[in-house]
Amino acid sequence: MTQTPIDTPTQTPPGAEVRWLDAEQQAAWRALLTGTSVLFEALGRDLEHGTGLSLHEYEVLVRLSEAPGRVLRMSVLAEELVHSRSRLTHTVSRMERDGLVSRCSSSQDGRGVDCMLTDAGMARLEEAAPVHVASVRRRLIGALSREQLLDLGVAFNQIDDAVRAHRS
Amino acid sequence: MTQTPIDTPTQTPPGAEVRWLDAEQQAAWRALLTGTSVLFEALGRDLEHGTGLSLHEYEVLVRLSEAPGRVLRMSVLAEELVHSRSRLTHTVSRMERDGLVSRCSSSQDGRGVDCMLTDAGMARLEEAAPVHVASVRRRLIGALSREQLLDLGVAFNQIDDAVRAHRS
DNA sequence: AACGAGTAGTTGAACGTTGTAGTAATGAGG
DNA sequence: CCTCATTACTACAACGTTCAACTACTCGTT
Repeated sequence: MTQTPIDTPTQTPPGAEVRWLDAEQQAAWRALLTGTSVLFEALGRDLEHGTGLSLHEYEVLVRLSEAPGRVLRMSVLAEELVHSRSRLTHTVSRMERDGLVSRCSSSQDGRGVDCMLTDAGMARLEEAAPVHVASVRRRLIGALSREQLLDLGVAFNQIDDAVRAHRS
Repeated sequence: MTQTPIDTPTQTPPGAEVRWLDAEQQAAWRALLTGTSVLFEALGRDLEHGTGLSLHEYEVLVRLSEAPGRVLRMSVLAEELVHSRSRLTHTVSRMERDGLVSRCSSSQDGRGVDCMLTDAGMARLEEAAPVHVASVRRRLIGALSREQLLDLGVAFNQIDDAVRAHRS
């Protein structure tokens, strides 16, 4: 059923022949690709249906709730969430319109903007958290042994480090 | 720095107290969340810059190239890629406009539509594959031991199964 | 053979994201 | 103290995705 799609690799820059993935590597990579899609789709749907928040909005609330004074610079927030600045601006604008966060220009650095969690935002987070935690337990944690979960954490930290190192 | 954001969980439906995640589970889940964002962002950018294809478009090409006759029903393709039907329709419409695939209504079932990889699409895939494989090697495979990678594949297959089982 | 229920795919509008510019504030060098 | 480079964020437009109809076909009943 699965025939090799490509057996004559085209040339890459100078003389660098590409080593293809073997069957096991292929399968693992494919499982990661599909598994993450299925997982995040399910988590997003659970949260959306249960609380009206998207995963991204929820993450914004979480990060702010953990910050001292419940305040973070927009750029720091963008960095933590791995979002573009532009994307974060839009997301935060919507959340500000809904009263979950508020913005004011930073006192330290006139260029910066501070984003603060409002009481309403905190209340919304407290309401959403049990729904989300239950969802994560059911979809992710329940599917793995404790060791598998922790190994998975280690692996993704390594991946994260590798990717960031490769473009500094 | 990281204070507990929520210590008084609100009530969930009937008497079901939520068990919170312990610190290790939290850390693992957070690593997964951030790691996948960083990884897919990097893979997407590598591919986009190197070939002008998005990861999604690339996956469409791959699945078609592996199918017998390089043809798949739209619904099968949507299922494999974990995309909504509507999303796939839009994506395929753009790809058809660019000459990478073609569509014709299925001879078996008048409701169905077959999507076929064109020669141009196959050529485009052969051109993109080495770029993508190199990227996956660099970002993902190079960051892990072989065993870690295979374990990761196993874990995501379990997650996939669990999620799908929970909504059949 | 005609109905209704169900399935397959498309459409269009609303929404969210990305990329490209643009504005504003800081800070180093002349 | 003025410029130029840098950093921080926002605005706008192009693009992609989602959601809710809508069309078209199939299949099991009656």
